[in-house]
Amino acid sequence: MSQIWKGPLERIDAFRWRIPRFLGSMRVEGLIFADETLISRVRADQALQQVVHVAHLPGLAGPSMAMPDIHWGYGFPIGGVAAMDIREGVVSPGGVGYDINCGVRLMRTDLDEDALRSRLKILTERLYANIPSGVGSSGKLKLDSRSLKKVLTRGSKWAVEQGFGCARDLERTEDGGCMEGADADALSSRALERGKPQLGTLGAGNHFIEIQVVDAVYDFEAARAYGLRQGMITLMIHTGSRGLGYQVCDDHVGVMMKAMTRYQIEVPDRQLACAPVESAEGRRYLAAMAAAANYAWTNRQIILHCVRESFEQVFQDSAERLGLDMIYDVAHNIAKFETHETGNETRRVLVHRKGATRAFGPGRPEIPEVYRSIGQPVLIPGDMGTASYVLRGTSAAMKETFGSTCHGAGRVLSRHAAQRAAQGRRIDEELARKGILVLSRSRKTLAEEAPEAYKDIHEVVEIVHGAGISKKVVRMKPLAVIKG
DNA sequence: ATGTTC
Repeated sequence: MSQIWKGPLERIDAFRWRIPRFLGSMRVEGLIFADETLISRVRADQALQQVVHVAHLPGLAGPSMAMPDIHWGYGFPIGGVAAMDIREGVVSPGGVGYDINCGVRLMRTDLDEDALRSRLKILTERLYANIPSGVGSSGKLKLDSRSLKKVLTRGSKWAVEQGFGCARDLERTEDGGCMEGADADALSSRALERGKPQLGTLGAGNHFIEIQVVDAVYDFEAARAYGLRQGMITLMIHTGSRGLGYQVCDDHVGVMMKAMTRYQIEVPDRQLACAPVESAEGRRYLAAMAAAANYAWTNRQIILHCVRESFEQVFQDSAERLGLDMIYDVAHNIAKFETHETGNETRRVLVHRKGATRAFGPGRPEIPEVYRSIGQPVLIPGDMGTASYVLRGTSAAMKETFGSTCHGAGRVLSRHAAQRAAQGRRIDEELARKGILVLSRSRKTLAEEAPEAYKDIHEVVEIVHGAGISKKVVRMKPLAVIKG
């Protein structure tokens, strides 16, 4: 199955590699962010072939890019960035992924490790009890069609109107937790039905809630601006749009596979199914994608509300007094219309980020005002046994990657290979010996998510930091993890 | 990632 990349791959510098247009059918070149150590891992994956596939799409406004956490995905690689010209380019559901607006939310607290230690176990158990997780999990909310449509068009604003959070949470969410252009009518009845019972649920796979402590500060000015300091307890939520987003992707991949013939688009892999950005099919997918994105932001907002309730129950104090405040929330599976400078012209492009995080540099109006002079907070979760990072967006990223960086550690073992490697082992006990408490609904999920299934997050972050497409601010180490 | 193969 696994194919080692045998095509051309040229080293540009310590952190950059180029796949030139060695095939006449490639419209642009490939640009991969990696160092000597990481590129050998990347070569052993089909992901570089996928970078070349993406380079065949019409209307690319820049190279087919891959971040250091790149690995094989559906059609497009995970860790891939593709910016499309709006008039000549295409939109592809595979360039966003099945979990539309999978993303990460980071919270701060006023607690330090000492204040938490004696209650860590009971707090983790409380979070586990209060927040449904696992495959097919359903939540306490069972939305009717009317409420669901409001969620899809208003996103996190709906959650705040319902009392699940405050205006400050919205300010600190990418796009304010509400993407424009969402249309609930662009969703199939099946997608809508799958969405009704799942709001406020974590899901499975790599989704998690993690209690962490800041164990390193690299940029004191940025850390202060973000409200982070050494020794602070933080909490991270990683989840997406659940069955609704999956269904939206599946439905529209089907539609576009048929439409491609009509638009005379030829692609080297059927999984790159796409349609012109301004076509009926393209617009309809983007309207459905925005709705699913809004569902995902609402999902993370509701989970945050449940987190606050859990802290209140355990500490017998208000979430406000415990300092449970949003740092930021990022989407890392999404396509967005953005304005970028390419060469010496200003262009409107549709940036596909699939397992890639927006990393806008200082001054961009999309960044919350409190962070604008520093750059956007970039949230990078690692595997559950190692660490996570906060970085900041840079102007270098604006010039080179359409304001994008990596999204996590990235797999080195397939889910199946990870399960094989974990045969007969207790991953939770192995993590407990490292001082990390893990609660999970499923032994299988734990095996798939074992630390060895992922690249070293430190290495991945050093590459994006070294390349300058985002800069390290703080590092957090895990204390307790809830998995699906 | 996913009512993990309508």
